[in-house]
Amino acid sequence: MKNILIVDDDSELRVNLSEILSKKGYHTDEASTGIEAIDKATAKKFDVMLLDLMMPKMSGMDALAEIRKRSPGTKVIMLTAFATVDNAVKAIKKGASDYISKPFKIEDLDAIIRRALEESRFEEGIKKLDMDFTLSSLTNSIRRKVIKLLHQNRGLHLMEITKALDIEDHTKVVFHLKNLKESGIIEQDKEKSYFLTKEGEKTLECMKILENYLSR
Amino acid sequence: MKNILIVDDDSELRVNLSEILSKKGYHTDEASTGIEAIDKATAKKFDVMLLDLMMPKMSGMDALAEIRKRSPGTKVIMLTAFATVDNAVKAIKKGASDYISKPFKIEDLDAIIRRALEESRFEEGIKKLDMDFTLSSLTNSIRRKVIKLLHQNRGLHLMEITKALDIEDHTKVVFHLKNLKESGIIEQDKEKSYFLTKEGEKTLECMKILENYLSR
DNA sequence: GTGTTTTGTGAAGAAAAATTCACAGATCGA
DNA sequence: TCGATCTGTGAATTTTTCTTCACAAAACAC
Repeated sequence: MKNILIVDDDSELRVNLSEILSKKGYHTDEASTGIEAIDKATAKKFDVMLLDLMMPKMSGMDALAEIRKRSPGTKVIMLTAFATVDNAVKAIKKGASDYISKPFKIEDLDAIIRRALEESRFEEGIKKLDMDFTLSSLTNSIRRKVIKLLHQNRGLHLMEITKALDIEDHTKVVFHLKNLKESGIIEQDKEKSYFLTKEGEKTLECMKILENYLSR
Repeated sequence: MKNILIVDDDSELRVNLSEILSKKGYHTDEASTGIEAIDKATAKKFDVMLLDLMMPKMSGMDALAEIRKRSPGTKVIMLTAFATVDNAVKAIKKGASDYISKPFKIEDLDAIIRRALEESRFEEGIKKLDMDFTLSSLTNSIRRKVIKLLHQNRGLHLMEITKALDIEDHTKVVFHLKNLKESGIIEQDKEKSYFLTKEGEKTLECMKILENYLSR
């Protein structure tokens, strides 16, 4: 069950929200100040925190900064009675997941919570298998070159690839082609010429993104 | 001199803005559509892009996504005639640096541009990463987990990491930590606790990009 | 101090990845 | 048909990567 911490100085709102979210299947806790929120979040792992922007003593914005530092895994959704673009921009840049103005429809809030949970699920890294496969294709520089080559000229024969890469032993190329074939990155037509699959194009795209990112 | 690309379908605004910013000491270019912006940004490196949200054909939001992918170094500031909290949240989450509504005072825009440049100056300090190095760090799933872990909680000790990853033999973890240290992805302070370097954060960013891409 | 936990080293071995080589069927051009 | 080239297999070997283990200094707990 997912843990949600509700942080607001308005106790009525806290209790109401708590009840509604419990019915929706979440486990909820409450805090009435920024300090209390920080303490509770430090002591226990929350998946999501609903954080009021306007609170006496410590503002929600300051609390947000501290919480992002101490509990980076917790997704923070900001609540506010007076939504402004400026504050929204600031909050998101400080690491909030979303920003919703009070009063809100409970369905809207629920949708936002779901989205935040989706993000954290994503960050946990469920897509490990694909990742391993793709990365192990990309780690080898010969394979990277093959992928690029086949993207540039679709449908090359073994010896054409071998010569293009300036490799003496063609069986070395065969080894990597086999590897790429097994990963579903390339295929062969009946004329024995190799070409990228859809997956292959996607892998190439990954490579480009990485190169782009790394070359800065 | 810093390069700024002004993207808006309103040519009057482009010309005005271009003139004002030139006087302020920036070098400016113009684009009237999202497609043109993407092309220009791909061809030449811009430090900052001013991107209108509402444009015919490709929306600024879609252009933003594409530009973040292709030119991750360029800071994007969104302009819009109708500022809404929702759009601001969306834009910032997609990687925009800021969000300003038209009409704006030129001093405000200048302040925002300066802030964006400040951000990129900070990011410039990061060393370029080598593809082979980065990929070989990422291929191993233990190392990937360590990177994620150290991103979430900055400054962990050996045994904390070992327990968090649920590994019996701590020397196995030592092996991978050493590897990461040699690649410049993590460092250790005098209290022996490990944390990500700037390059490490960047590597994590790569990982996220890949995951993001692969999970679609 | 004395035992315990933490943080590591370095060597040995296992496992995985990559290379090299001997060989062979298929195909192509004459 | 005959030699040459292309395409590939499978086994042996090397190289790289990862794991395991024995051991030890340093910090910490009592």
